[in-house]
Amino acid sequence: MVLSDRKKKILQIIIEDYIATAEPVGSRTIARKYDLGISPAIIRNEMSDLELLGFLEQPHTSAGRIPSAQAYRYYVDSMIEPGALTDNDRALIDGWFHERVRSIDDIFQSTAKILSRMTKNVSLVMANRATSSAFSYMRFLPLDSHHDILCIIADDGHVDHCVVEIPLGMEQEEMDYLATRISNKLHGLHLNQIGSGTLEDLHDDVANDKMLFASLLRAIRQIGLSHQEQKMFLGGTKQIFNQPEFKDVNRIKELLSVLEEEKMLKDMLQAGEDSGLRITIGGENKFSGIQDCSMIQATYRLNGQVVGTMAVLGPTRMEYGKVISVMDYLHKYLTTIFNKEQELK
Amino acid sequence: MVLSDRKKKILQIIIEDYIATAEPVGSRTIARKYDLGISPAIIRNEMSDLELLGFLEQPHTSAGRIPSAQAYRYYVDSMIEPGALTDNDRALIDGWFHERVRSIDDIFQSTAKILSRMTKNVSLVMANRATSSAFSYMRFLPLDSHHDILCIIADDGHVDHCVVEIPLGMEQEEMDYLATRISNKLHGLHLNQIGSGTLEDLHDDVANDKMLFASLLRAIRQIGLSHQEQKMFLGGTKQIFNQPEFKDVNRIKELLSVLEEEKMLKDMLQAGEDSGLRITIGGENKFSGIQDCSMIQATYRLNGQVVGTMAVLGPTRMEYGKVISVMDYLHKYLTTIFNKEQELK
DNA sequence: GTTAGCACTCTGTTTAGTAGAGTGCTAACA
DNA sequence: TGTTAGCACTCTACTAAACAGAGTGCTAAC
Repeated sequence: MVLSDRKKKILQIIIEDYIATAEPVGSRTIARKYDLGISPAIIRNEMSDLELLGFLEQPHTSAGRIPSAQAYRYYVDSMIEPGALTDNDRALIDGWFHERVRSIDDIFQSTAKILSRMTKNVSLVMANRATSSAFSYMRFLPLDSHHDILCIIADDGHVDHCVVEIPLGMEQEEMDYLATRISNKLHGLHLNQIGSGTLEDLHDDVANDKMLFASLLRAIRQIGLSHQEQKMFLGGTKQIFNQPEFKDVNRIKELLSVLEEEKMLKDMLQAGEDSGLRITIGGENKFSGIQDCSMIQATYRLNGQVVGTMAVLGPTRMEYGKVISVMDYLHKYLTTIFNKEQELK
Repeated sequence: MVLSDRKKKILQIIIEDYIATAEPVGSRTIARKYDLGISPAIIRNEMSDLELLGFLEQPHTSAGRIPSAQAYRYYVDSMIEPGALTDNDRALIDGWFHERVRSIDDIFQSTAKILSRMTKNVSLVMANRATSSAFSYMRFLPLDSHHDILCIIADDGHVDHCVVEIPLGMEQEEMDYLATRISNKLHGLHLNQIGSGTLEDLHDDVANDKMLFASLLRAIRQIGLSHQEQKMFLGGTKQIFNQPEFKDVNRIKELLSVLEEEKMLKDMLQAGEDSGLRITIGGENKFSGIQDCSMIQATYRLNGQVVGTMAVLGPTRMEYGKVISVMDYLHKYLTTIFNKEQELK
């Protein structure tokens, strides 16, 4: 669709004014606030055209106009310029990132926190563990006379552990030997590849004790499962209280219900993993409950593999430019961190 | 304070009706709903007396009356009977508890969830790790050519781990030897007893490598710290949306702000650890922001040591009886679990 | 001590009226 | 043909008045 420069300018003003104020924008307001050199009347005419073209909507006859989903789409596709972060913002992010980063999970958690704080919206960060870590080896650590701790070490430094019962009469040396044999079998397998099939093979090795075998099977499978599941980090669910769109308690309840459906969130984020940056506006979103929301999502990869996905979810009236530049900055940050992690090996 | 039986009865009806409906209770309503065999007029007189005595309050002249904080206090002190849970409730709790319990943290998390679901209020569960676990031993597990994973095993089966850098030229055997020596030094110490003082002693043993020493020191101290801190589990922050007291967004915001102050929550719960069951009503609470809320708190111990604390936080209009019986049931449940844990050793 | 009756008070809701903001249309102007 | 000024019209948000409903307190009678 081709719009005259003047229409484009007016549309942009309306969108940005509405994003900033959350109030419908009227022709006189535009003429007063922005020096376009044209009268309110002509702005009215242009606005009327833009409404016919589907870019604007009127809440009621005598309110100003608000951008339609189509307008936001046009805005992000052909008007927005990435725009760098201010030094202040960048300093804030750097500060928050260095606050406390001990494990990989901490990194994701920090990312979620920063994302929500910077954008004043809900943030979602999904860590795709399955593809990022492989089984390295396992080890039994003695706990007490009847129990060992089974530690499973992944090649990315992730450690999982659980308590297992030692079969009666079994010596610690035998347990260690067992760990070595199982480790050899599973070494290098991605954790989500460890299914019941892989474990059946082990049966012969451990056949001398059915009970131990059963509990090991359960433990390894459970750990495998917990790695298959992507892990989800949420941030800023409190931020939305400040958005005028959510001044109604019921709307908040609705959104929070959606955010509790972890399964759905994962599907949602996974659906957008192909493209680097995905912006879903209003009704474009297939999932009910957030169809008057927009989502901006970015995927980060390492060697072509999807490592994780981050997203910002908020009202369609969202600071698209700001969100994108924050994500961009975080993206670079994370890529650096993950690359460094890998170089260390 | 001595009240006539009739006054007592009327007060109880008002409290329980208000708890159930959240609406001020009027004399006619009482006469209609409850068959007391007396007319509204006499109920009015009694209510007038009760107001003078400080048990009732009038939101305005022509509304009914609502219980004062003093009334709730009287109610929980001398009217309430513990009351057993319904079979249905008990079955629900049992079911939720068996859903997924893998680690100690899971138990606390489940407790929080159950508590909030059963009481429709916010629940807080504080796990007092410091007193419940002692250092057992540590071990280095190889990760890659430059890094080991330091595992610290506590006697209750808790495992902490972090990545440490291997000093240039140091062999794995030396690392193992080091682990043994440090383990011997720290064995049996409660994790919160491991301060910088304890670690200074180690210096001689590890003096041959300053860098490793520094990073070990940091790791152990950090793990010690994370154990010193009690861990807090929250449940049901979404439940409060259904309480009429929180139909105002600002009140929700206020409460959520309080719940974010983890430090304050810990102080709050710790303050009530002495008594077995503590009920704090309205203004009795010292902490601002929740002075129109009530809190019911129970502490569970093992061999005299405080293992944890659970609490329900909600509007003063709270189902005190129900909350207490749920807590009672959970208390027994947890005691059984913890005792079994200990027997195993 | 208990009850019925009644005037009084306060809230929440409905109704009417008004100011404010914005639009759409028309006619005039460059 | 594009632009502007003027004006009638529409819709909302706010305010004030009116009114029904619920509850109380008081008095007088049982």
